Amino acid sequence: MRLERTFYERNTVEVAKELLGCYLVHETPEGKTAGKIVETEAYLSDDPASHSFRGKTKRNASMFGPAGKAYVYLSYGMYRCFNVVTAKEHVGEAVLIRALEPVEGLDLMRKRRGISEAEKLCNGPGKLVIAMGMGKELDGADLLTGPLTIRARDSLAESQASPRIGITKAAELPLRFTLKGSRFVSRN
DNA sequence: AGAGCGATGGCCT
DNA sequence: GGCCATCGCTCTA
Repeated sequence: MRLERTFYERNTVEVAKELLGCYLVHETPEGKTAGKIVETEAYLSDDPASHSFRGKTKRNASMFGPAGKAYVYLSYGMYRCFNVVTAKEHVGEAVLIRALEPVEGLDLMRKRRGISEAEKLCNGPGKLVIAMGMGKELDGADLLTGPLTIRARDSLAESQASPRIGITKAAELPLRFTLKGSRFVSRN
């Protein structure tokens, strides 16, 4: 089952925790890939580390749109990162998807990534975007109706909170969530 | 295992 | 001009 709008349209930290164990699925002409979400980070509207902190711009416009859409941005000039937009429209909050456990389409992921080891296919936000074949055209895409979607988890997942990675502002806040014990997270 | 660093482009001051 | 919500290579141990 696809997650519904009401799932995303809630408190962003809750959504970040509950996305653990859910499945990110992308259907492309090349084939289908899917992975279990094992690592997320919450970015809030009053959060100096969030792209939305200084208000709406051309780049971050999707963050202010309706919940359940994608926010895809260019990072360090060469990688893209994928976020799920949360909270009410006009509130700039989102959840960064940082790592997946590959579940389906492993060979297609290997081809796209140029490596074979399953643990390294999707263990970082830039990596999983490449493995899943996601491009900038997905910025603003609706996860309820498009080729990119998230399916509900089949069982409750035990999460663990820790500080977010690769940021300098508000770096101490425990807004990173990992699936406890997973070998597919970006780091421990 | 861990530190250092270059690639590369959009956005902000 | 400087700063990044990154990655993978290289060097040192």
